[in-house]
Amino acid sequence: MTSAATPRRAPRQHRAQQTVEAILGAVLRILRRGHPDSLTTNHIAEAAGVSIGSVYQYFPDKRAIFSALHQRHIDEIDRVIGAVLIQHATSSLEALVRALIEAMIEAHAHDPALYELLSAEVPHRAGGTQDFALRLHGAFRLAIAAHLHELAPARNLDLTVFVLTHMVESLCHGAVLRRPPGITLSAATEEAVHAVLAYLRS
Amino acid sequence: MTSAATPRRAPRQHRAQQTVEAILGAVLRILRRGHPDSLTTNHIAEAAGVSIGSVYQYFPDKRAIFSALHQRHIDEIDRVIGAVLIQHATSSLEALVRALIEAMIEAHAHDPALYELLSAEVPHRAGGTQDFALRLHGAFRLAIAAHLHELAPARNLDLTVFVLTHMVESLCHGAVLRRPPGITLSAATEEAVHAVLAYLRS
Amino acid sequence: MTSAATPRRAPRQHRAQQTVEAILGAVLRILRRGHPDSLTTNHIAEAAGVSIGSVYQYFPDKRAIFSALHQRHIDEIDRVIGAVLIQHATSSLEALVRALIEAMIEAHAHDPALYELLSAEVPHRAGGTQDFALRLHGAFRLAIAAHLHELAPARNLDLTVFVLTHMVESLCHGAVLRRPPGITLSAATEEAVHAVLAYLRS
Amino acid sequence: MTSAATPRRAPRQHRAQQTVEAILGAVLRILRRGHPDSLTTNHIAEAAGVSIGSVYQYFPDKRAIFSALHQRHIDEIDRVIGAVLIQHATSSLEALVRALIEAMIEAHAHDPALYELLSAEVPHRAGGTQDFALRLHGAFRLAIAAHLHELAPARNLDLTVFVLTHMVESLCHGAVLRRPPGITLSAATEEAVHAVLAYLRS
DNA sequence: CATGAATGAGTGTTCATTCAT
DNA sequence: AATGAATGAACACTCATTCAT
Repeated sequence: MTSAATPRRAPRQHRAQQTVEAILGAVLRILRRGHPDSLTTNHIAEAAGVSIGSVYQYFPDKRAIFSALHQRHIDEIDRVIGAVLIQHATSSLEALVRALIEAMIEAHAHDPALYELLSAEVPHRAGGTQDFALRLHGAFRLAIAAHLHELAPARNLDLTVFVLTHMVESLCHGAVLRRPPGITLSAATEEAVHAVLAYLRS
Repeated sequence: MTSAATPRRAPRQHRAQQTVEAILGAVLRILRRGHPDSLTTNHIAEAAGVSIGSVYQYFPDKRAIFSALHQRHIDEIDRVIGAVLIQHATSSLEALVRALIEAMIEAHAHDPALYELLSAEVPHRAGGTQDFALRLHGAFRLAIAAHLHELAPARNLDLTVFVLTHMVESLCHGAVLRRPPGITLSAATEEAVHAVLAYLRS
Repeated sequence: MTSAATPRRAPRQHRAQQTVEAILGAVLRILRRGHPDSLTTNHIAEAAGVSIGSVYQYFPDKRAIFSALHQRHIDEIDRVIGAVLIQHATSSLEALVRALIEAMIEAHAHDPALYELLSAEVPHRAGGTQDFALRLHGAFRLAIAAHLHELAPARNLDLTVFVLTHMVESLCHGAVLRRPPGITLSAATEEAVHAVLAYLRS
Repeated sequence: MTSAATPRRAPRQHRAQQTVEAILGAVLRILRRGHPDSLTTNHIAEAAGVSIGSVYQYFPDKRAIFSALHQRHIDEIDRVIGAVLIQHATSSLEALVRALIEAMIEAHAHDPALYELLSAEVPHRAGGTQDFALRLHGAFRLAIAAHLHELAPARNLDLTVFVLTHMVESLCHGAVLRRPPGITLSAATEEAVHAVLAYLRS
């Protein structure tokens, strides 16, 4: 079922790993150039300097390529959030929230349009990759658990994480991709921190 | 200019208007059935009980069909928000925010998946339809202007509207489309209202 | 069989005649503008300021429109040649040949590209219109019959007319349409006269 | 520049060359059968025993197929004329002219209707293939240069070649394609030679 | 393992033609 | 007679995928 998301053959040798990298790199390059219409398997292979046959050696079908990229993105976010949680284990709630949001924004600043295009190309039907917001759920739950005493009592934790997740994701994406002229990135960041804290403390 | 989004030929007669309706209705029906792969022009025509030629009599190409639906969606949101603003001209900030969020959620509950699929099908390149979030900007600016005295002073209005817009859009979409099991729609709604008010009053 | 070439309904009334004129005129206008790809029946109707239904009132199908134009062209050539023959009934062979060639060239100079495009659009399959060269046959036969005494004796008349026809047609078309830079129209005309006379007198 | 006329991808391997041959051969076969309406890309592929995808592997679009055939035709004529010129370097003018015309006629006798249909299908807009008559220009200029002393003095060479080109092309085509009943091919050939010589010697 | 020629189902779109109004 | 909305067979072309080499 989830075979569509896993490589047909584990790239054990170094050359094989290089090929997979070349393919994923080619997709990123094409997306960055803003030519999403040339995201055909044959063009990806060409841009990767690899034959179309080799692409199918490592990916069972086209979607698997995007799934792999999607998974990488999620893994990176996971890693980033994990690092922040560890680093701010004893910080104040405010410092933690600020660090989280800044980390998220930085993670998306690399390839601004990548995630948007990926989520269009990797529909929710894709079994292998979970929805991004859901993925954040666990991490955020952990994050606020350590600061429960700073939150209003009698909160529904699931509900809080639900709202939190959506706020962070939306505000970080918005800050990077849809920031109106006249608003600096740091101002947007600060306001996002402000909004999240206001909610948590309310 | 926006030719891709405007009908090739204005439907003047009643029969023509019926045909356009049938086509747009067919797209909605197919999306609701969850068969986005059968969104081919020929299948749309068939589902509309109309010949493929008639589709191209009113839409210059496939994307124009989705653009028209997108525009309708935006227009409806505009209308809904406008109605709320008028109806709550003298209400409290809380009543206004609650009404806005409830209206937005209800507007999206009709065709839950429609808007998500539309935004995938109608890329940002489409000149005719503006970004949804941007569209909300003006309405929200108006909405909070009437309650400035309830807000913390010395606020940057643009920044506030930026955050507000993303919060409302994200939370409403999330409440309708990504609500985890165990959270009711009304609970999510209430929490969204809560979060927005907490931010505005902070 | 030849129904394709004859109007479905004889245009008896004045308005009908006007409609037919408008249609044929529209085709010429489109061809002159060099947009042969927009020679669709619907576009022709639009350019003629007439509904597509009216086009089919007077022409059984698309080809019939071009056939009518072709026929007009042939009729004009016939008329022109006839006039020359009468006018030069007693002239010298040289004067006759020069007049013929000049008349042919002038007849084609009106709409240089028209005839070429017509012969592409009205394939030889079209039953209603005879091949152009064949049509000249009779006229030319008549023309040289009056000057047989100036020709070398024992000529095969059919053979002579065959060569003559092709020479005149080809040289006149070439003079108008394919004349290389550096050759004036009058020089080409004169040389064509020269070549034809050389052949006839040989 | 001439991309429309050049294969999308150079056929390097033997199998590829075979495919190209099969496609061009299929077009000839369909034309010979007199079914120009079945000259659809899909039918060509089928007649070539090749998939439609393979057609587009070697030709960027439909016109390119005809352009390739046109170019082949032109190349063959070039080759034939070149051979005649070499073979008759020291012959008399009459022998040269006769050889040229016979060669041209024989070259067109292979596929009588081919060239006519090609020139209809390959419009003059096609950048890759030059006008046929123009192509003959150089060859003919060379041909008569060697016999200038047999020609009347003070001739304009360009003018002569212009007339010559049109005479030869028109008479050869006419002899093959439009010869009236009652005139044999050899008679038409002889008369063409006669006419050309009469012109050149005049 | 890698290659890339070959596949062919399926797509968006056109346009000559019809016919209810 | 005139209209123009509707028709739908047919077309050129794409691209994910396979497999012989």
